[in-house]
Amino acid sequence: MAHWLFKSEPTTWSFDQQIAAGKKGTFWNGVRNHLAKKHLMAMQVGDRGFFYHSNEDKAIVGIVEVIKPYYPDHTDETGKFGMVDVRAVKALKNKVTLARIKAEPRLVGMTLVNNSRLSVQPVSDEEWRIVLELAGEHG
DNA sequence: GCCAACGTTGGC
DNA sequence: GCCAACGTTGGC
Repeated sequence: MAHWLFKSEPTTWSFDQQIAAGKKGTFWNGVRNHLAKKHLMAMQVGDRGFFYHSNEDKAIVGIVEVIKPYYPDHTDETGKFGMVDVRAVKALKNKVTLARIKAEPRLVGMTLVNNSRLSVQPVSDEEWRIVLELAGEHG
């Protein structure tokens, strides 16, 4: 099963709002980047991803699960981009800040560190495990 | 608020 | 098809 990282500005869409959306989840729209689109298209129902707050928080705060695979984004007039549906799984015990990730030698290869502007990123199994460990989770 | 990184656009 | 100009994102 693949792992991902979803980036959101908490002022636009926060993990608290994601939790409030409940088990039904919500669509993850607004992606207008071809590489991010490629990642969205590769997602399968059941895949899990980190929920990252950019700008204000700069930290991974929770885990979400893909509950509906790629379908067209009705808010995109060009018709080129799509989205998936995700639901909140849980908040991390301890959020993992960007500073902490950058300070972790085993995570220097993370896309978050190297291409912070990409809004949907793949996360390797090892990176997933290490971040969970930093979050005080058992995985 | 600044600026680097990146993607997109448009003139040639 | 190249590349300069511009807009956006996001860390600092």
